[in-house]
Amino acid sequence: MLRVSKLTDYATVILTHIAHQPDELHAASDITQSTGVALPTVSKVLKLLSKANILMSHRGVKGGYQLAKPPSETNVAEVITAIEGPIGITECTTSEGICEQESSCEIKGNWNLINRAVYTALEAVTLADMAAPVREHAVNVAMPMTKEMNELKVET
Amino acid sequence: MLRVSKLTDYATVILTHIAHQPDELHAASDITQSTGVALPTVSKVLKLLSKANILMSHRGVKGGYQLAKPPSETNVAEVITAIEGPIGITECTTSEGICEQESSCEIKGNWNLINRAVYTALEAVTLADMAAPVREHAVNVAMPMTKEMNELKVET
DNA sequence: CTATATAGTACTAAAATAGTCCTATATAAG
DNA sequence: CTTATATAGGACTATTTTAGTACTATATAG
Repeated sequence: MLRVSKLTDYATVILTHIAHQPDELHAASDITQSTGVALPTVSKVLKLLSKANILMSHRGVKGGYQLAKPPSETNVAEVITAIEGPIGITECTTSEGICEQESSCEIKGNWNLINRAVYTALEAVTLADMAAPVREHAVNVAMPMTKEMNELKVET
Repeated sequence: MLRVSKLTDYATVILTHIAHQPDELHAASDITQSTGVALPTVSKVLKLLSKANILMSHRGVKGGYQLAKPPSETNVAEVITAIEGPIGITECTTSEGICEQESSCEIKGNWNLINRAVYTALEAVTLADMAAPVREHAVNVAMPMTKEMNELKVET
């Protein structure tokens, strides 16, 4: 497993759709039609994204949603966080004090490193990459990853 | 979120414990005492790991479990897979035909790349790394990651 | 033969996720 | 100023997944 929730998956589909016309306003009903995701679900996702400042909303007649920032400035890690809350591979990564063994845990530090590596991979992919065909962003994934990982080496 | 299950977390704790004495047999009851994880849970985890050939089991009096391979030859991705099944960030990564939009999905390829990047990060960390203090394996995470990511670039 | 330990399987309980619905509020247009 | 339309926010329900338990079968050291 190690899976992103369905809502997050929808979120990326919806955001990718919006990213194709970043300057237009997209109403929830329009997005339902273009993406095939049920309206109440679309609506829920849009609200969450808007709350996280990934989308801007406009109320009233002819209202709708648009990107709050250029596609290249929103990454997948942000989207996941907006829908699911803080990314943490293990429980103790996001919330301390839950695990009884925490104080004596020998491997916590190692999980933190793994978590960081995963986060970096997700952070490296932006909406612009998602909207573009596959081959484009393989490079983008590779480059920042390498740099980040080397910082990790120094850090510890 | 994007979280590994508690059972997987227990699995790493248990495996790390066993990895410290790779040549001894460890009974489920011993492991309960050393790790603080409840016996039925320990038992369940051990069975799953043994089924996945990460552990070897010996039945009967003085039976127990030991590592099937040297600590450096079992990685975190294998452990996750043993407990939770195939790693896939999105549903369509592990099982095809579930998503109705699959044929027209524009971003499937991008999710596959992200998934691969995450998998590589997990694959790079072995039990030997988990058993060692933190600073050791930061290097191990960094190195194979870089190489793998560059292969991705070529591949697409 | 017997005590002990794993193997396998089925079941129950709890928690997280997904999805729905309803009411309030903002705004463009007549 | 009124109305139709669209988002905001929250509460609620159903479903699915995960965690944990229990029981029976099988292997083995002494």
